[in-house]
Amino acid sequence: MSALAHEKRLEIFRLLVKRGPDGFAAGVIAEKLGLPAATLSFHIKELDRAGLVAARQDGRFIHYSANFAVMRALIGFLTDNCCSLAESARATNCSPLTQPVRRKRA
Amino acid sequence: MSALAHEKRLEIFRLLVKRGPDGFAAGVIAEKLGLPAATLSFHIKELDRAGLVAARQDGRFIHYSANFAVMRALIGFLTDNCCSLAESARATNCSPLTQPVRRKRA
DNA sequence: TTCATATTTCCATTATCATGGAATTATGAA
DNA sequence: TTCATAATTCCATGATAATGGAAATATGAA
Repeated sequence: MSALAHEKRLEIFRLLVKRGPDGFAAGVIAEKLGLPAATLSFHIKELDRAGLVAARQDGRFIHYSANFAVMRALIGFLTDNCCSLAESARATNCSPLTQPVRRKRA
Repeated sequence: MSALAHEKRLEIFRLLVKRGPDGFAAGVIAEKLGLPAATLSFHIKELDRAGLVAARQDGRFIHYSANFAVMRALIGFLTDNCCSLAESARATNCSPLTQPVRRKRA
């Protein structure tokens, strides 16, 4: 949850989401965002610990890509906490995004 | 985005979501979560800055309640960043929670 | 091997956040 | 007013996170 709290990490993650499954090599991310290699490595490790990105070795390069499943789980968690738990909030302006969301649908 | 990163703040927010529109007085929240008044005040101010809670004065009490609109905006933001932006991710396991979500539906 | 490059780890420094007692402010009651 | 209480602000202290150069590690190329 806190992995996306840092602005740089959010930038990294958004970049990878836009990129799709191929991902970017660490150095490319660092260059695109103007980060020193060590700093990028630090942040991407945080994202990795949170399971938000996946690493794939490709020769000397390590490609990082966004993990959509974990992202959806996070969204589901927030959705649950916004709507499903709020018994007394049913009558308020807390309408679900679309349908009521069950926890961790397959 | 980072306001919910802190565990105590997430607890506070969840408590308020479950409570609904009436909210709880600051002291009640502090007591329920076992937090000193100053600490609670610090965290709830963060939530307030993020727009995640609303404050309503009631005599000497200040009632805090969850702001569902901002919560939904946050979920919408995450949903957009998971699915809508990812052109190349369409073919991956990134399926929207239900229907494609348009930004900030009324 | 040797070299070049990609990435990470190390680590000292800095910055930011969190904590909570005490003082302060704000409000209603007596 | 005066008092009691709710809540915030102040502030010193401690904890955690971020930064990035330099060194170490890893991998493929020559």
